[in-house]
Amino acid sequence: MLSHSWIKPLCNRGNLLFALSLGRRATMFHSCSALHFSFQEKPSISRKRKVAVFRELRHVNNLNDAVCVFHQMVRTQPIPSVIEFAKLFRVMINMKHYSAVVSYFTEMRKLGISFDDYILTIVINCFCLLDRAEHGFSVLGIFFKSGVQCNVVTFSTLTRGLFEQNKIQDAMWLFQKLVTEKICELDEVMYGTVMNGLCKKGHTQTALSLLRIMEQGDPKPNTVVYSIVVDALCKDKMVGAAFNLFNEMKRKGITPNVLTYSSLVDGLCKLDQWEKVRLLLDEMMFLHIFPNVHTFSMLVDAFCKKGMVEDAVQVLQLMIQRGQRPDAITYNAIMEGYCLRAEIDVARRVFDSMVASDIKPDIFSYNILINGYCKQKKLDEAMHLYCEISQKGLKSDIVTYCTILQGLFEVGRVECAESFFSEMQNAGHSPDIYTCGVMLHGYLKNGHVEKAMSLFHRWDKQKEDTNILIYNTGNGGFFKIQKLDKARSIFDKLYSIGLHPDAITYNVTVNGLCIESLVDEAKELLRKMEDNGSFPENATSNLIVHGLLKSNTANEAIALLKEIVGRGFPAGKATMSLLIELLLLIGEGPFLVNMIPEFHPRNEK
DNA sequence: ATAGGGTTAG
Repeated sequence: MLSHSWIKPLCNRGNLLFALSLGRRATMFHSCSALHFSFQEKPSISRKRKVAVFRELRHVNNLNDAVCVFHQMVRTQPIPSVIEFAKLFRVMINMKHYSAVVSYFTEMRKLGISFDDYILTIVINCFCLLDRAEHGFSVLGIFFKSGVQCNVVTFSTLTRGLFEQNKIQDAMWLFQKLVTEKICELDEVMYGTVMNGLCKKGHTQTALSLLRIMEQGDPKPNTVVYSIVVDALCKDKMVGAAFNLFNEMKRKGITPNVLTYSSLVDGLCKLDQWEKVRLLLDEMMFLHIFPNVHTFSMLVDAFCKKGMVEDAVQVLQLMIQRGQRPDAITYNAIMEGYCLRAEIDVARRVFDSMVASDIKPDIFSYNILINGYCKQKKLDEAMHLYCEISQKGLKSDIVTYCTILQGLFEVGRVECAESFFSEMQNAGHSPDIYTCGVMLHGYLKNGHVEKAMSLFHRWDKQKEDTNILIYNTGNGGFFKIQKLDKARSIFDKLYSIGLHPDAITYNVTVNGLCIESLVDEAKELLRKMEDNGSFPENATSNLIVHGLLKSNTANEAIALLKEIVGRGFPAGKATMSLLIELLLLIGEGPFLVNMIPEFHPRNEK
């Protein structure tokens, strides 16, 4: 029996419990009666008919066509098999008409058309794709009531939906139920779904524990399962651990594939370990596992982000030589690379060359270019591109709006930004954490402190979607209007809402306090920081030193600097030159000599 | 069931 003590037990899971209690009854039912499989009776259809329906499906291009086919099917006698309905639903899912699938399934049931586990799973998948995994449980109810046996795919679908809606505990609870109550045989896909969900929601270690559990039991982890964890470790920047697991799977004879290698390549690139990247690429090619468009795009992106666009272009040429066709994502990376170097015109030419080589720019392409123009304060160009989006049949997304909003605030066009903010909401995008951050900062930067603060309070009331950045910005605002108590209370509140102050929090607060000449309180904060295990950055120390200098306590400033440097904290150039200046000023030459080893480059940040 | 891209703070 597997041990799952790491899964937190749940309480108050109303509909889950309901469905699962039905589940127990249904399982018993199955074991004693096969009669309930009468639903499975397949109407006999001539080969000719089958072909006719299938052919029409190939020409279904919109919802209307699909609806016509559905009505045609239900009017046909004998009624086509459930497999034909499932095919139609698949087509509808590909067109993203998820709710239509749900309504037509309801229609089918009303008409008394039989259904099977396969089509019920399709319906569950539609609920999940609609972000309504909880409705998936009512479909489970249909299974149990009708006596159709669920299968493991049903449950992996449901589990995936729960993870995607961030209902991690529910997903784990369901998984645990499946394991302990043996509702169905779990396969690698089910384990893979759970592990992927855990990894994507930041629980890599839990996924790793599950991998270890799998190794003890059955089924054994396969390439996919290992690759999921390898990828997550890479994303967590634990590339060493990822390589250990990678070597372990190789030792056990589980062959890594191009995905496993690509994850590792990406992890190494992001940590600048280029020599290891080269070795790994050699290794995979030696094993005839060839880099594909994903692998190459990762390399292109990594070079671009480091400002090495020329190298990225070489990779691009290499991939074309090797017969891997770059796609929009590859070109977008190159465009971003040029934008980061403020070469927006070159980026624009890449965009045009993309169109010329028949690769359709997507919304990312537009967002990257728009951001490039905004950063150059070329708002007219940015707006022009924004208008082009809908002309090209694409849809602006929240990132598009957020980017332009920031651009407008940056050039001081506050009213434009406000009306654009409304435009965004009219287009059906509710502000997210990014837009909130941009609006807050934009208002503050342009002196609309009251507006910023009211926005902050409104956001602060809903606590689901928040982060430290919002509080840092809000904090800066409170200092700006000298609401020190508010600022202090924010600082104390952070932990209670599960946020941790970061370097910027301390800087904003220290800076605010020093401006108010509350240098002692700032120093106190520095101690608090240490207690919390965070080290002050150069900027933080500099702020306090400046604060002390402002309050004419040069000696105290020096004492503090001595302490900072003496304890091995990295003191940056600015701090050090300040210190040297001061020491010379008050004739502390000998101390300066002692300081020299500390002024070693290793202490630079 | 697994891999690549864009937006926020000092």
